[in-house]
Amino acid sequence: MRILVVDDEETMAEQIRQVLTQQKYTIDTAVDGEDTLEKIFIEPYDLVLLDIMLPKKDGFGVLLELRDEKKSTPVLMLTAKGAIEDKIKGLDMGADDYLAKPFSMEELLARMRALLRRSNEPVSPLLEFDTITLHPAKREVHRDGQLIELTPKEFLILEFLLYNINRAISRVSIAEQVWGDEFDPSSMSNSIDVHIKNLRKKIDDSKGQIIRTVRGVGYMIKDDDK
Amino acid sequence: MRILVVDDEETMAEQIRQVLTQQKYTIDTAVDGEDTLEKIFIEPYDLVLLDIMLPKKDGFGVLLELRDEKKSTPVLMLTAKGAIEDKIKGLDMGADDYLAKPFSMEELLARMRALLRRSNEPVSPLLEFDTITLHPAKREVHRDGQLIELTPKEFLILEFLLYNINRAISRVSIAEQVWGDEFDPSSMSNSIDVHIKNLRKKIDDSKGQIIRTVRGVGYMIKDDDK
DNA sequence: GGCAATCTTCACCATTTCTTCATAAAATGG
DNA sequence: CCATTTTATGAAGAAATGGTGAAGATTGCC
Repeated sequence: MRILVVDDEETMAEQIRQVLTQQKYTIDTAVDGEDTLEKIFIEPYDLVLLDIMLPKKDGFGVLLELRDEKKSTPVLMLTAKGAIEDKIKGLDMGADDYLAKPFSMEELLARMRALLRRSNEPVSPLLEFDTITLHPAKREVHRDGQLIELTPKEFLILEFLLYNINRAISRVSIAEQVWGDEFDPSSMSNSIDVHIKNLRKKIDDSKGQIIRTVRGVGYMIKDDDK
Repeated sequence: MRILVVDDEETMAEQIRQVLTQQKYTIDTAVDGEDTLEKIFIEPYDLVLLDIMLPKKDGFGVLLELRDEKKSTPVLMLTAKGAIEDKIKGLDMGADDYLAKPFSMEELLARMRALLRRSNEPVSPLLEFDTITLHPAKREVHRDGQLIELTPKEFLILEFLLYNINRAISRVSIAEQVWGDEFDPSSMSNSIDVHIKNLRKKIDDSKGQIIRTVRGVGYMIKDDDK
């Protein structure tokens, strides 16, 4: 779990960092508002602990911009002010929870857990074609609701083809996508062809061919209706 | 929006009722724990405002039963106690937020809005699968109500897998989550595998395998019914 | 310091998965 | 219809992967 801790008071930031590290969270820190936004846009965090009083751009500013950009990263606001107005402002602006300083580390952890639990939506996209469905997150493929067991390479190839329905995909593309770094164009004889063969054996339903050959290029999954 | 207001102090309940009605919420009230549960099971609410101190069955009891029954209605706890322990207890048991009395109506409204905004996300007080339950706060795992002793690493791995039910989790993800900073991809031979082996020995019940291997990826806890 | 619990490493095995290769089959263009 | 190029296929050996027991390393604690 990646947590971004934003606080310009070094003592506080360091204290939080220690506790969270001990709890096995992965921590990044930011010291002002602009820094915070930059970091969030560069890579995703599972949670942001956001102090309100910050240099450059305060916590509310950060929050506003975040929500304007439709980022839904959970935000737990920290503030020393303690004024009710702050709480309201924070929550209405899209903070997910609020914690007044001073707080106990235990309480911080409890709230973090509550937030992380909540944000953990099992929304997994689904690739479909004909009677075939592929769940990337579950690493599962079904045909007519029936689970089909694929090997890792087969799965990756099918996933790639399904991402590119109606597009002819070259062997080189497949290789780059599936083999990544350890792809060496000089070696690798006809490995892809063999995987395709095996894939077809598993997923091609009796009626028609799902994976088609594009002579001189590679393969493709095509939707005839279009 | 249907709101259930649970408070045995009539003045408070009436005050809340007035404000919420004015805000165009639809209000129901309950005066004790049993009454509350009955009402929730009869028809769904979008939010429950739950006082902790109640006749018949207190707020915690209500909450526990609710979450046991897998009801995910958002709950905003109200409490006069104000002790930090209460806050933690409430949040870890599956309350979504809490508010210490006395509070201003404005603050109540703000928190309600925040909760309603993110509602319809299931909030589980504890992580469950099959006959296994894991309490993040208590650091306890039970199988069939029986306490199972896990080592720290085992606990963290299981917790992570339970947070990600129906998702294939890579070894790298597990390592990042469980080992955090001191995770070094180059070292760490097959430590994860060994922990998984030991975990399985402890939690896998005779019938079936709880932690499954996803070859080429990592591990996953899967719910077959979906 | 020594003990016990926990964690990590290592070696080995069983399997699965991947690649290679030789050959067959199919498509293409004249 | 033939020659050539491209793809399909079966089989076998190579490589990778995961499970496991046990030994050593590390940690925290008395």
